Amino acid sequence: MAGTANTTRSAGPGRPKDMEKHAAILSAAKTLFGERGYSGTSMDAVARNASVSKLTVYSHFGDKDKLFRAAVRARCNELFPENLYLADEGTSVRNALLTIAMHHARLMTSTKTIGVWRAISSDRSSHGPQLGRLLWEEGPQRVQVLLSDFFEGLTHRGKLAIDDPSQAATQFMALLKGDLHLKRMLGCEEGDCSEFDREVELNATAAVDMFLRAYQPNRE
Amino acid sequence: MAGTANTTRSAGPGRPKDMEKHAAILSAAKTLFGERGYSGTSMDAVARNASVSKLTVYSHFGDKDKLFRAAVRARCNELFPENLYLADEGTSVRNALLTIAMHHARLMTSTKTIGVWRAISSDRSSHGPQLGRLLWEEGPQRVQVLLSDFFEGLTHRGKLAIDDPSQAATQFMALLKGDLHLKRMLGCEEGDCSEFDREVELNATAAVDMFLRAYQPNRE
DNA sequence: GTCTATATAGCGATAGAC
DNA sequence: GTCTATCGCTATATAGAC
Repeated sequence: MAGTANTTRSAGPGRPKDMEKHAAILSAAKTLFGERGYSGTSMDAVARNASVSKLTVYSHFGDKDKLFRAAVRARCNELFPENLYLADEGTSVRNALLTIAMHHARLMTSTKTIGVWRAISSDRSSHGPQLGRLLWEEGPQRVQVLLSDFFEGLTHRGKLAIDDPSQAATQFMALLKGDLHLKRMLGCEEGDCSEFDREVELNATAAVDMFLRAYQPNRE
Repeated sequence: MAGTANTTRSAGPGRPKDMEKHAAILSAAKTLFGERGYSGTSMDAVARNASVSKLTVYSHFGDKDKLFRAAVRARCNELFPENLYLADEGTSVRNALLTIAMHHARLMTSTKTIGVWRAISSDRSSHGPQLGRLLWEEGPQRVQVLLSDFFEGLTHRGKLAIDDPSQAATQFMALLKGDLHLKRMLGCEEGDCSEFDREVELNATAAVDMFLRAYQPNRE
């Protein structure tokens, strides 16, 4: 596999052959940085994993820090595609919350997402706190705002009784994470075993139930 | 400071002089590993930060991995001292929960705790997943069990209405973390500014309120 | 037991050949 | 544009002096 370097040189003036290797390097960088962190990932390992030479990596991305940021940005654009379709008028509140919960629970505990958090939280001496803040604002912050607006709308329509929608959104996401997020961050659970997936779904259901018990309007 | 190496050789047969330097090395290791991770921390940096030579570090701890594990274990024994005194009969449930909430919210978002999680979650190629599992079982797992028993007792006494105490304990801890834990892990908030402490307390109060709205017995 | 000086290996980044 | 071979630097770990 990946042995015969079939370079399809098809009518390219300047550099029409980069894309394959560019994608291969980026894919290897996303995987390795997510698994081993910044300091734990060497440029040789990236090049070897992408089946290209090390200078090709430096040719496409000028620096290790540039490669790291490119890999992080690529993972973010890949992971947060705004797939959350809120405010479905036809279904019940509980079903709407369950849909969102399942989606985000799986997203937050996925190997790729955990890899991004792990890469950013590890040794921040290299790239500074700017990247962490950027990642926070691009990822959970946006989801939190969307959820907050969703809850505010439901409250105005009498479906929920929430005083502070922003705070409730944070609580909802925290309940979805539960202990599964930290367990994955620490590496207690390996791979994508079906047992863990089942645990994620059960936790998401319990989160919705508890959230509704606290914020459904038919009390007080 | 720490310039005059006052070696108090007082009636020691084998090695009565280690303790000071042992503690200094361990302290430096705890700080540096927590700040810069495993790969980001060099043995030279540890030795220099402890004001000892590098060979002294290797003499006390045989290996970098041994030093890392020793530092992690020391931090755990320092951070989880079983200071949570549950089941106070005299006070109200809300006050009891608030006491626990404040204590654990501050503990979970402290610089030292975050440093341990960060060190373990970063590049786990070196020390494998065993350390992460051990840390999980020694830390949050024990707290979760204690909280679960606490909630079960309150339910039997009619103070709370909880079907699954273990799940409720996980939810309570998740609410306490909120988004502050991840924000600290990513490095968005620096140092121990009072503004962040205020935010931690507000979040803990909100967590207790929401928890009580979901699990107080006077409904249904 | 502790320090200065050093061996060995790996990393990031580059020069020259094709 | 890409690869092989290499420089400069740093890191882990160790040998010998006090």
